[in-house]
Amino acid sequence: MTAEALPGAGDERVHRVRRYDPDRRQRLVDTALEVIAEHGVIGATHRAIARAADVPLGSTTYHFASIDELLATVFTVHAERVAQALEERMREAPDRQAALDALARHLSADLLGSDRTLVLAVELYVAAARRPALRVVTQDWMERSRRALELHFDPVTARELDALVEGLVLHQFLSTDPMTPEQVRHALVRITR
Amino acid sequence: MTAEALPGAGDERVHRVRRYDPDRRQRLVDTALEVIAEHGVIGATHRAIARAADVPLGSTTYHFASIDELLATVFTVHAERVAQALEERMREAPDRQAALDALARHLSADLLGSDRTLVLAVELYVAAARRPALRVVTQDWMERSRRALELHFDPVTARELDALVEGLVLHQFLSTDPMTPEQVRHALVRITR
DNA sequence: CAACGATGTGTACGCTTGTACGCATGATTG
DNA sequence: CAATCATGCGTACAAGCGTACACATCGTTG
Repeated sequence: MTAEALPGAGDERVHRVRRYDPDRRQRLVDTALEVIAEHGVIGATHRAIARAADVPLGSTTYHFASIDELLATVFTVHAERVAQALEERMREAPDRQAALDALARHLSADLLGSDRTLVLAVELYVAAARRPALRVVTQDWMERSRRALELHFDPVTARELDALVEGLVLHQFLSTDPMTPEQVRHALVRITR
Repeated sequence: MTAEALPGAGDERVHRVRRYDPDRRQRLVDTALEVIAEHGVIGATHRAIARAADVPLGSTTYHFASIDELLATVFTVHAERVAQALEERMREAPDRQAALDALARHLSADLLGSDRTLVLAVELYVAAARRPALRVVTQDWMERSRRALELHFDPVTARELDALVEGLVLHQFLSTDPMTPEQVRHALVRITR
């Protein structure tokens, strides 16, 4: 067959118009986080992300050499955001009591509030199990969280508190019958006293 | 070409000898758990499991109609085993104090002791996020755990304890610097008092 | 002891995936 | 203003996947 297209033929454009899109990379990161939240790391394929961000396949593979690099990048961004939120809350708290309140708020608002954040955290946990690059991300995140808590609590308490927070997140994630903010606060108070 | 094999030709056997293997299904379940522990749910393909169990591909697809059915089956078995271990420990504990010790042992031995169990738990968590069949498994598991703890603790404490255990498991899973059994016990005591 | 059905086995098919690659384009830079 | 190269874009390819299916075998059952 004569595959060559006739110049004047009325067939649809084969090449889309080239777009000027200076921060496409950043947009891809955010889109990837959306895709992971909705379909899991397993659903985060180059094609799915490209489709969601409305860019051609070649664009995702251009900006991220491999899927592993993509995951490392986007999870780093996510962890960074959550860690920063906690650090701010801890820095702003004048005393131990206020810190506890702020932590409870951090849990309810930043973590448990949106299913999105919740899912992303757990997806990161399991993805990190087998990808060294992601282990680094989770460890840095844990390190920063603990450090932030140590602004108001001794190291042992901070560590236990951090573990409890992790558990509450996971519990909320799995439970049909989520704990109320008061119940969450009650648990936090208990382990700090 | 004449694809028909000559009867007397010396070519190697196309069909392996048929094996009598009455509890192959059970063996497949255990093998699947091994594969998941090592390569994750993502690596738990029909082919990988068949290879690991040394059975042909057709055998896994015969015993498990789909991958989803397989996951539901094997995770149910796993959760059953861990839940039973906890229930036994709680039943055998004469009082609250002993129950705490038993819980600490459960954590150190059954959960944190083997990376295998640890990984399987987290894999289940994230897999359950998107598969209704697995949600049921995790919820039953949580339900049983809480029920077992309530043999010795009031419902509120049981719930908080359960969350803390979950968090300690996850923390251990991610941490390069795991908590000692004493530290674990310290955290447990703290939240129950 | 005969037939039947559960189980064992090999293979084919269509699909999606990651990745590589060639070419187009236009903002930047000298 | 010309050259360059980062970025945009489409496509091809091999590999691995789930699933379906036809046929072989033999313990079980009537």
